[in-house]
Amino acid sequence: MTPRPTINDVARAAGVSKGAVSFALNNRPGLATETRERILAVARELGWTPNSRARALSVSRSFAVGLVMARPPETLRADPFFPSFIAGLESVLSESGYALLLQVVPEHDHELRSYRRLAEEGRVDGVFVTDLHVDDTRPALLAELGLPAVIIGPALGEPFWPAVGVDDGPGVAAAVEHLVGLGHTRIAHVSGPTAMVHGQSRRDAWSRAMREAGLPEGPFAEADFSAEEGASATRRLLDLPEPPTAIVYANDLMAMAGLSVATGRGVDVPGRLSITGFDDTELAAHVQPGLTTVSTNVLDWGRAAAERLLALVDGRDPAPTELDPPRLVVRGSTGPAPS
Amino acid sequence: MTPRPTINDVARAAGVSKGAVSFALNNRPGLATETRERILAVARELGWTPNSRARALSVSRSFAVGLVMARPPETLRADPFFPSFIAGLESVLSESGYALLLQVVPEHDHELRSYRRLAEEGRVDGVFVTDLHVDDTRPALLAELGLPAVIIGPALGEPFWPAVGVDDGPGVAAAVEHLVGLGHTRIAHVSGPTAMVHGQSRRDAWSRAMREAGLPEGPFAEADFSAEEGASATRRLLDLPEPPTAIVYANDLMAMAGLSVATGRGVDVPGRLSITGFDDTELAAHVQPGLTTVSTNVLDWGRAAAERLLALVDGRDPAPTELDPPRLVVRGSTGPAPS
DNA sequence: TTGTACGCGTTATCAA
DNA sequence: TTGATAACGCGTACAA
Repeated sequence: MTPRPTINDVARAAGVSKGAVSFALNNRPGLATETRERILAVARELGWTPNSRARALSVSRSFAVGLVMARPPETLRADPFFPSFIAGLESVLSESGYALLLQVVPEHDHELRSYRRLAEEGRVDGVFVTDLHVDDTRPALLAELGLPAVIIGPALGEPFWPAVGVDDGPGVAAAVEHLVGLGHTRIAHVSGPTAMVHGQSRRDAWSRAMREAGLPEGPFAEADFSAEEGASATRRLLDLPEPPTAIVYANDLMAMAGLSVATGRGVDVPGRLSITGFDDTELAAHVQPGLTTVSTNVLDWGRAAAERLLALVDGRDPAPTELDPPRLVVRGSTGPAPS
Repeated sequence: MTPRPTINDVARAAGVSKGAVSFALNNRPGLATETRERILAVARELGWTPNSRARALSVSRSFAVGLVMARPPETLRADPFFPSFIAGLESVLSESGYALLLQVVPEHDHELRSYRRLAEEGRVDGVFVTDLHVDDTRPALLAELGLPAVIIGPALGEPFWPAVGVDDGPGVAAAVEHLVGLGHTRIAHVSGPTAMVHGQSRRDAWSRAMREAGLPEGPFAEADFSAEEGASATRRLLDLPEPPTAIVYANDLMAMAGLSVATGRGVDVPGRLSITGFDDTELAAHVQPGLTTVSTNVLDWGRAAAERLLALVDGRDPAPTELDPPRLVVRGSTGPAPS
């Protein structure tokens, strides 16, 4: 609990000025090598570390970036995305001496206020924007606030706004093609909220893939990524006069709930119904039968997003980011169409 | 993108001194009501907001608290705890103008460095400590650093170190009692790592509950909370010459993986094997059969932890926190012992 | 290399 | 009682 030494203490102990110490610590030219080394030695000896508060004030930067998650806690709970994504962000941020500031707010309205406050108080140098809605007002707000931002997810609309994300499309398409290859023709889709970009984009990819396979679109049910709605959507689909022989779900959670609904009704999977998910959550490999799903490298995604934002904040050109395309992982939940 | 007005701008516009403005904004006595109101009106008109960097430097506080999660990304991914917990923390922190600073590190060693750095750079005013190990060195380090800290989880050993957590014991005990009531006598346990406090405490609770029911302890398998190890532990238990008729798992993820292993082998649940989990994850209600599990109010837990830490940071007496005890949720995965 | 102003809000001191 | 003045926190940047 001894007070940490300041740059002034180092200067006094080394018999030089504050300015000289600052130069030495930041490796800037204009100091005799000998002086520089003496200063560094003294600093080390005293155990000096920079005070981020003072630094932040003097350079008008906070060395922190923000992530606001606007979801009700219930849907946040089961989401496999954020923990991995945050781990990816962190791996880059901590290397660069940046901190990640997290906010969780229950709804969109709060989210706008959160961003505004983060910006006005100067708490962060930039932010990540997730769960983009179609017609989302955040990009406009952030532009107005002049806060650097990176959108997480497939960019819709504004092409010049920096977005980092893997395109869901090929993943969903691969699932559909896999099912078509197994002889399925009535392939349904259970989507996330189509008011959200990644809900809509997966739905679009399903439509397109069906069209390209020369098939009619097949039954569709909108849900909200939750197990609850995944289950009820599945019930609706199975109750149809002519039920689908395969269902492509927009995430694993809904797919696993759907799998249980089918099993519970005595509908054999994959004998009478094939099922695919999206995310490749840990449990997907361990349900019975194993869930065929789409795997994305969320950790890399986080890394790329962090690099992009730091580049933006520093006014650097970002290194071009190459993200692995989504990959279909085939397991036991898909099989030949029933004849 | 106009530069935000400073307190000096407000002072100039109101025709008073910087100090007077500060007094007005912080509602401190020593100003004529009329002057105060004039200053506040001007501040509002200019759209002044405090600059958190300057504030932090001048009061030697960062108005941020830290949470370091030391887990490999894979196990973080499926954890239902953190998202809810963080939502709970945030609900309190944001009210008080505190920010949550998040770090994710791959292992314990990094974690110590993280805490040291957060403290030395003055980035945070306090921290939460999670995933406590038995013989954890972090409490000592944090005490040495003089950084206020709240331990998340049942307090082991040091009784005076502030810890906030629901006691797992009664939840696990309730599960065992429920099974005993159904006539089970060979009740196994699949634990988390017993090197971790919440792995050990759930295991202890199981032992104790068996003893109190007058039963021998039953087979035990240590795992790591992951689906993978939950599945393999289950296989080991089912392969025993005299397999258990019920298994109490330390979390839902392992329980659901175990459920699938049993189903896959044609072992009827709950006909021949009863299964219980811990966490009441969203999917637990939607697997087939529904998982009997223990529910804890993680959101409240987060709230309580945040209140405790803020009290500690401010030197206030914390409001006594009353957390809901864990609650057993009975679903279809438990039934009468086979005769 | 040194000295010093600067960033911006807080707080102690002191004069009216 | 009211309010001005100045010192403070600490690292950075620029003129001398």
